[in-house]
Amino acid sequence: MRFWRRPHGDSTLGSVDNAAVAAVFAEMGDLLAIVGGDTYRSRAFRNTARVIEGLRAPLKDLRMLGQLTSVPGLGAGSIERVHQILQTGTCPEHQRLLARLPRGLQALLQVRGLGPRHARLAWEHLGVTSLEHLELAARSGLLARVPGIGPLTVERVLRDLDGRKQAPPARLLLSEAIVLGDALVAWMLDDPHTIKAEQTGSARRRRETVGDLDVLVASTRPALSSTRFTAFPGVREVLMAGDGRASVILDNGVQADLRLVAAENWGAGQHYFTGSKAHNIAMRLRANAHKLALSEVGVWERKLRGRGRGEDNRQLARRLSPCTDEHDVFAALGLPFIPPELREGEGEIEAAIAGRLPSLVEDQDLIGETHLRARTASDALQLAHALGRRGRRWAIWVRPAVELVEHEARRRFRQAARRIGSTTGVDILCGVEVGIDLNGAMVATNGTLETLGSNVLDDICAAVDVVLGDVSVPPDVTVDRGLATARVLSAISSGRFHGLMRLQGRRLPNAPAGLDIDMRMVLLAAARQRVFVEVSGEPDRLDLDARGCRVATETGALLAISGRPQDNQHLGQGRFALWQARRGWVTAAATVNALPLAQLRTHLRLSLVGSDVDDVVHTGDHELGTAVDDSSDDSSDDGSDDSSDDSSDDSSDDPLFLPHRRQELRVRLAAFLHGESDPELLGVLLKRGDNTLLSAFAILNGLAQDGSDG
DNA sequence: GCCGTTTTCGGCCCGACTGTTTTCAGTCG
Ligand SMILES: Nc1nc2c(ncn2[C@H]2C[C@H](O)[C@@H](COP(=O)(O)OP(=O)(O)OP(=O)(O)O)O2)c(=O)[nH]1
Ligand SMILES: [Mg+2]
Ligand SMILES: [Mg+2]
Repeated sequence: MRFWRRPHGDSTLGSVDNAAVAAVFAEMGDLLAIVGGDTYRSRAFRNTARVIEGLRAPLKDLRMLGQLTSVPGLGAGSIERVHQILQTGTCPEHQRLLARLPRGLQALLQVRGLGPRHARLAWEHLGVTSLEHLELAARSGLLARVPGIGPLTVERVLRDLDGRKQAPPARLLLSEAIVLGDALVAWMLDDPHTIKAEQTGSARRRRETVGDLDVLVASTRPALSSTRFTAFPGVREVLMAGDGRASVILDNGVQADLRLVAAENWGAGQHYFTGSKAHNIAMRLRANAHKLALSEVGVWERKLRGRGRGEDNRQLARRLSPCTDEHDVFAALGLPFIPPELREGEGEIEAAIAGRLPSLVEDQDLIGETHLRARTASDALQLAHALGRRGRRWAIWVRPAVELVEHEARRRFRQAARRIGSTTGVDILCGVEVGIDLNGAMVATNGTLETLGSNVLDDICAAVDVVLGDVSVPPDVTVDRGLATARVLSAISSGRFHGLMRLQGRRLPNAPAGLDIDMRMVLLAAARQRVFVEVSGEPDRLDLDARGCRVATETGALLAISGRPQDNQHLGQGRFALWQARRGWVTAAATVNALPLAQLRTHLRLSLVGSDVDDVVHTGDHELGTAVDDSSDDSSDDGSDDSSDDSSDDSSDDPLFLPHRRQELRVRLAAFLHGESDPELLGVLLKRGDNTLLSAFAILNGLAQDGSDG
């Protein structure tokens, strides 16, 4: 389609993203575990990998802004290595380990039941360096003769290797995991010894994808419950089964774990099995700091500082609380209840200690549904009835622009909305979904290759209450971070959109990252322009994701928690959007859905404020074009002529633009774009026009072509 | 390697199951 043509050439500058840096730390952690020695050092590296994966900004940005030192879990050593890895993709420690051990050894750890010790033994005795080698060694009988590895271990290894040939390990959608978990829970409840049963693990934390099914059962007869579990009709293989826990593989290749607790330890069991692992460890550390010990059987007094292997807390001390209710776990540690969605080990315990836990948005806060996707008026009517029963008082019915080309179609749309509102008591606002081209301008999304004229678009926008911009681009169009950010900033400041959807354009479970974009910058701009951003409940999208939601809460951007039901069958998916928002620390006040209709209407007017639209769009396009062209041009320039383009700007003679202050300017622009106040810089930017964010962005992109990363 | 309203040194989560171990190490959730 014409409007997907890129305004500039491809820039394929390879860059080291957070995931790549985290992967190096994870590899170092794994290799250190195989080498043996200090296990804490290995664990520290793995923890650093986890911390980096959870960051909400690129390491590059954090480095430039000097914020790496304030990341908990990153010490001086890791920061040094982050610098090195960002520049070269590796670091001396990494190289030392690779010189000592073959790289393929890390892959052996993927095999279930085979850990660092066995990997090392297989390598030392048999020279095994890959999964293929491992399989040969196992089948030939050599592996079973390695001291410390026996025939049963080998059999298990082969079963796992066979299993991953049939179905490579994959994560489930949350929606799928809940369906499967419900079946398992029902199976366990249909047993006389089951007192309680519940799905826990990442599904209870509402992670967007789920690795396995974790079921907690309180039982009067644990051994019998364990047998019941392994007799579930979908079980292909029993990995282990005791009277405390059991693990199986189901026919679809998914693992299911059972944990059994006494009824009086239900709350402690819930807390343990809900995780996350990082949250559990952090909670247990806090317990220890208070001379307590926390586990899935309650909270205990702790007499000794350290604890030898095999020593049991219960023999060492007195139990304070069995934690029958999950609240007891937190109460025993002097903490308020932390909702499962927040338990990722990403600052929730610190927030709880400080009394700064957010009061998360709840279903009952949502008095409006921000995206109804009915294709017919009768579907919309049914939906409105159902939404009314769920306590919604208004809804936005969104239709694609192509369906509203004719004046008559728009009239019928509005008429149907009014009629549905008066019959159901749920007020219906009319919305249109439009596309956004690579310059950030509005276009019609149209599957039939016709582009709508701008006058038609204007007519459509004028006829509806809400204009929703679809940020996503076709899969075959590549958009780099700079362009992705620029076009969305431009769209936001155009004043033509009330809201944006599919900001990341991601698909679960295989493309969870979606488009690379400067989320903080975009959401800050959205907050200022009062453009809302949708969190979609479509189970394979959940776009904006939880991480983005948390950035939204930090920047003050308003979110629309959108179920996007097409008909009553899809009504339930709204909860997925709500859950992701909750995972992003979102409060009711940060959602469109909590606004009474009158306030919503006021808000909608505000997003178009300053809507001398032409003016804004023109400025935006101009700045953007410069920025984009600069950043994509051959960046091997020696820099001798790079500033000539900017010399016509009024502000370029400001002292800030002197060559020796380049790095300072870069840092200050980046900080400004991420929400820090800088009155002097603001003054300079204002000389260039009203849209200071776009100006700052354009200048920063111009500086970026110097090639250095700072 | 990271960290600090009891520590700047000396800790670092804790328990269940399995196999090869003759008393417990390895692996996992
Ligand atoms: N204390 C402690 N708890 C753990 C550890 N590993 C796992 N758990 C707890 C917390 C986890 O959420 C829970 C279930 O383990 P899983 O391996 O299934 O992880 P989880 O469900 O969180 O993620 P997943 O989607 O399955 O990858 O068990 C651990 O090393 N220590
Ligand atoms: Mg799990
Ligand atoms: Mg599990």
